[in-house]
Amino acid sequence: MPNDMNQHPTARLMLLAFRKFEKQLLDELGKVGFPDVTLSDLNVLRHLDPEGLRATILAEHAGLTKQAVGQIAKGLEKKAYVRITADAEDGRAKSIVYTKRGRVLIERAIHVVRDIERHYEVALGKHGYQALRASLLTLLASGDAP
Amino acid sequence: MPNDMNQHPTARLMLLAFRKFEKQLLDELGKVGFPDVTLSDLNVLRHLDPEGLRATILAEHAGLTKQAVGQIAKGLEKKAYVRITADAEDGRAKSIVYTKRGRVLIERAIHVVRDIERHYEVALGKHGYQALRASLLTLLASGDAP
DNA sequence: CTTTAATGGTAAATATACTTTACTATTAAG
DNA sequence: CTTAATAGTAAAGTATATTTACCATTAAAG
Repeated sequence: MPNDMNQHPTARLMLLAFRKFEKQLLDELGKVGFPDVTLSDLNVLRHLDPEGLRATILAEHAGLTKQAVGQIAKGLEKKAYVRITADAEDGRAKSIVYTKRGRVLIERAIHVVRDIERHYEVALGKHGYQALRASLLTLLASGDAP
Repeated sequence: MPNDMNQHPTARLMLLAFRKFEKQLLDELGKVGFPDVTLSDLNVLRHLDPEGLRATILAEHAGLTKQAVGQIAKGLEKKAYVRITADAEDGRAKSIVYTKRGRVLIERAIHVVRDIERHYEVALGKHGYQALRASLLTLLASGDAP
């Protein structure tokens, strides 16, 4: 609907595109039986592996503090997407493992993300889509110093 | 530092690039005397014009609810970037006008954003940069239906 | 005119997604 | 064994909004 999009700073376009993606993903997951999941949940879940991961490792992978991961993991446990168990090898550590429901969610989410990205490819062309990813990666890698 | 960036979904790359931009912009504004401004502040401020704008209009332009704009405007008033005055033509309405300090901030911010975007151009090439913007606009305009 | 509906705005509570500060428990290193 | 590092927790705070509910004023309908 807004036709004045082109006057937005590039960074805001990125934010808006991200939010659109977020909405599409969560809407779609809501429709297939996962109405209670958030994007942060997914951003943590997608780093889990079948053997279970420690919160600290998870925090590094997800780019969050361990406290944030602790909170999200607690929420995921309440929603029955993960189990939090004591680590066998380290009495301080805990292992976060997905439940069956959690595994199904991850698979679904990956699928939906892939679908959305395929739509990106259709909209931009395969080459255009790869160029978009490459450009974003370049900007993320480029030095911060002004 | 992270070398596994390429495994992130495209939308997350957008979010990360946005956050990097946000940090650069706010850091730079902090250095030149505006340490108390937030990105939301700027997103509201940049829509103001010299004659003043009503909150509802501002909300539409900024893509926010009028309540959100009300809160942000109140904050901007406290920081002396805007004045909020009763509208002469409509007893319900209020007009939001920038102060001198507000005008200076806007100019500075626009300048810094332009600088950052010039760095984008350097990193991606002029053509690559335009392609990035065009791609984002295409994704934002494309239909939501799955 | 006057009743009603729409509009401009405010208030308060809630939500999300974190961070900061401060702490405990456990393990590892000396 | 004592100290330092590491894994995690707890509580509060920050930022950025939204939802729900409301009031005041203006515009429209009769």
